[in-house]
Amino acid sequence: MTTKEEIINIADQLIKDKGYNGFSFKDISESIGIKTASIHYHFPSKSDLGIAVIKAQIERFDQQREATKAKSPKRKLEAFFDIYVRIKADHMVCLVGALATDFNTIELRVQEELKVLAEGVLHWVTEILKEGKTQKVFHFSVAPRTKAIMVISNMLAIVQLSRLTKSEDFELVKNTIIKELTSKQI
Amino acid sequence: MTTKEEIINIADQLIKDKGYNGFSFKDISESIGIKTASIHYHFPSKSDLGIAVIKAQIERFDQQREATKAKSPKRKLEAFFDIYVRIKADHMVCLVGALATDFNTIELRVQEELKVLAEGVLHWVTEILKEGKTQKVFHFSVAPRTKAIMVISNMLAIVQLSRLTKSEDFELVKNTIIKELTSKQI
DNA sequence: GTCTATACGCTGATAGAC
DNA sequence: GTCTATCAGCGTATAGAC
Repeated sequence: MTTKEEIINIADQLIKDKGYNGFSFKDISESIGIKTASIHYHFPSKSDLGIAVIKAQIERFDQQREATKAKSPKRKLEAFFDIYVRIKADHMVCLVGALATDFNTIELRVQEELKVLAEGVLHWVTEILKEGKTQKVFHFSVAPRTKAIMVISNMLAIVQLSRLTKSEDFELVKNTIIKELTSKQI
Repeated sequence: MTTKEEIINIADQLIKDKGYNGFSFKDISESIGIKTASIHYHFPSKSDLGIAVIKAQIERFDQQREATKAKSPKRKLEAFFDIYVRIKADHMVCLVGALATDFNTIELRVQEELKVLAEGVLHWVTEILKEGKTQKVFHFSVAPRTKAIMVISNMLAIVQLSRLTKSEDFELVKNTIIKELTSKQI
């Protein structure tokens, strides 16, 4: 792994742990043993780093989507959920949620990249649900895009909310979504 | 309104707009025309102010709960949703969500107060859903507390997510929750 | 690429006058 | 209660040596 990639990875972890305005170059510096000035060689500004983190996340989503291409809708949805399972295991929140709360403090170009990420996730989940409905393994009466927003919302929020209630609430919500999606008859 | 209350109100708005680590005493200073040193007279530290903001929110929830005591479950749920409607109208996020993403950067005593707020909201919505189920106006198959978490999660997240997708997605989610809760038959 | 040195505004916070 | 003055530390960022 190059230093550049290492910086992106640590920044990604830090944002998900403490929020965009809660982490600093010093945190990265201490974490990977490099001076803060050196970070600026790879990323001129914090916004540049933020954009790189978001782009890396978009890439990871694309990889997951590609890797599960031939699998069943249920498996695809599980792949999406697994991303949140890993986040929850580290007591973190997802990148979209973390940056959405700090949205009004980030530069326009970071905001725009974040929107690209959000649209990408929404499109992916919408396609999964659409396919599942066609194959009659998922059952829901609203539009696929609407249902996708509901599912993403639940996952995005439960990693945040279960920091305050119980960790087990994460599994509870995850299982309830799957249950309602696969066993509902309207 | 006293200066103390004024500070709490502005801080509340700022947290919901820019996040806990995204606002400063200077922001408050400029907003209400008082020097930053004067804020420290009312609140020795930022944590003290944070706790006061959370406590004020708890009080507002209690007032809403009390004010809608005799109304129907549907009206009670609408009262809960209205809080989010007002937040969305200002392009903000809710206090719980904003502070949950910054959770690992706030002092223990602020974390504890935040947990009290979250438990309070969860208890309120759980009671509303329970009552609605007994009266057969709400229909759901999972435990009331679980359904409450799902509803709160959806609202908490959609104010965040709709900053990135479309503002209309807020209404979409709100209406879908009501629809699924009132028309579902399992 | 990474370092040292440095700039400089902002941050939360305190002391003491009014 | 609010002010002025002041603080030390942190924030991102730059210049230039190695």
